[in-house]
Amino acid sequence: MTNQQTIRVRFAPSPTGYLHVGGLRTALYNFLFARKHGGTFVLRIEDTDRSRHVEGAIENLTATLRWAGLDFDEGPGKEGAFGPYVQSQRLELYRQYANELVDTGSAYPCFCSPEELDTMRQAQMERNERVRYDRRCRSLTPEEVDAKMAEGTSYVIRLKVPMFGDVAVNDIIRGNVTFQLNILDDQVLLKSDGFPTYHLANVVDDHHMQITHIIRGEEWLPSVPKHVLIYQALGWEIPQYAHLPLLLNPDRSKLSKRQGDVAVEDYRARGYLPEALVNYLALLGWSESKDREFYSMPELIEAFSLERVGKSGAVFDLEKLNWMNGQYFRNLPIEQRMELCRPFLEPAGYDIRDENRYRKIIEALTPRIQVPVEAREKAEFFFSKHVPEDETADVFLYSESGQKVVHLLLEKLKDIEDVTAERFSEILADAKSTLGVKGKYLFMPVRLALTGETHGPELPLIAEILGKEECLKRLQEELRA
RNA sequence: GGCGCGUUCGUCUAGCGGUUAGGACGCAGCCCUCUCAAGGCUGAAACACGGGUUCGAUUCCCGUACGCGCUACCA
Repeated sequence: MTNQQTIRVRFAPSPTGYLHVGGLRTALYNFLFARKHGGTFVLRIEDTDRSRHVEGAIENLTATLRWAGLDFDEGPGKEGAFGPYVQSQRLELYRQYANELVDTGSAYPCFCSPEELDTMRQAQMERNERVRYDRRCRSLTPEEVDAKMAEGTSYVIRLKVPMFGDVAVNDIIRGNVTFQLNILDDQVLLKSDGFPTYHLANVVDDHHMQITHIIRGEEWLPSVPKHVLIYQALGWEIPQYAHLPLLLNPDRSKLSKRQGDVAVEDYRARGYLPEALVNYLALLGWSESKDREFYSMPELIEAFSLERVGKSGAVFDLEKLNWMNGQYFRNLPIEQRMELCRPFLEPAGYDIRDENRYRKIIEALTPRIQVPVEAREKAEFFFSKHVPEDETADVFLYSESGQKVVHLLLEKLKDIEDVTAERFSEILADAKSTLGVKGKYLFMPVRLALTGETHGPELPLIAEILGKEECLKRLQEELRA
């Protein structure tokens, strides 16, 4: 780890159409590691599965990474010395190495059809044997191979995995891990459609892009021996590995859709702050030894180290993310809070054209908003009133004392030209002394009449925002008999 | 099934042989308060189990259990 060469890391997602929060964390750790050590952060698109091609996925991915503040140094749209950075544009390179591996005896063509393989697996299962490729094509003679080729039989290229021995790597996070080779299948390296599999493309690119540290999810740990074998067969240096603990669903299975939102854009769409998401994600699996919760990106870069990444999976806790987002939200200047909530209020048909009034609404709502999307329902009563129907209304609003309060307020409000929070407080104080009603018997009828709700921001604030006319109208509506 | 990885409060974690096992989210209570939040304070809540090693194990070693991941011409 203390070598002189420049550190180069990469985030290598497959373009599925959206960025997974687990992916974002992997990208983040790569990014932090690169920035911390003055290295280079590469984005590489692993689109070797033609059947999974998603239109616009790359643009979406880069846009989301940019939103999160993870700018890559090299990648699609930002060509460096090692491009292209999209694997489907590097097919020739993989083919070349697949052939080299065949030529040097480290790999071999396999002509088994999917149907054939399926039959083989069925038979193995019936005999209760381990399901694996039986290597029937491994012992084909050159003549047999030539004959098949001449026939035009489609084929794949498989890695010739040694029958015995083992492979050991020293993972930065997990320490020494050893794998027995005899249980390994002869991996397909090049598919019959000429595309490489993940294993080949990944190794070839990591080498060609001079990646020094492979920081990726733990789900890749079992493929390490396959990759090491390819590095060795090609005579290449093996990079450092760091396998990150998985992000988990509340039931501790690997974080997935169906158990909540996993697409970063889902969070973005709800108004989550990238700083909060990044801060939260950074702490899922990594921590400085201190009791510290809040980190800006520069602070993360300063504090981050792979050695302090944990080993066990971390449950993605939405509650804590929400709390953290609320913390960030409240610390924002009012203008930013207004901008963040705007996209949720305008579509709801709320009239927030009066900037001054809108500002007051957001100020009043801020303490009870964790995520901007919540602003819509929290602000609703400012724009339309629910009829208070529950028993609370009967007790406080439609009771004799409640009606008296409403009456008095109506009278008092008529006399003033403008409702300010201050004026309204005075009026309430007046009502308290003239009627001898206090506490919730004073406030609740007003709150219910004004908002239709039993809870919300401070009443004087609400009254000021509603304005005189609206206050009068809403109070009037609640007058009975 | 095989292989691999993992295991401190419900959750995220600190701890790197001797601690009242600390912090955060959440939860409960109290304060504030018309209410709901926010904020402040307080509290309940954890070392998976069994063997070693050691004067002494949450910490080191070995098992067991449990969990998760991988086991495709997907990544």
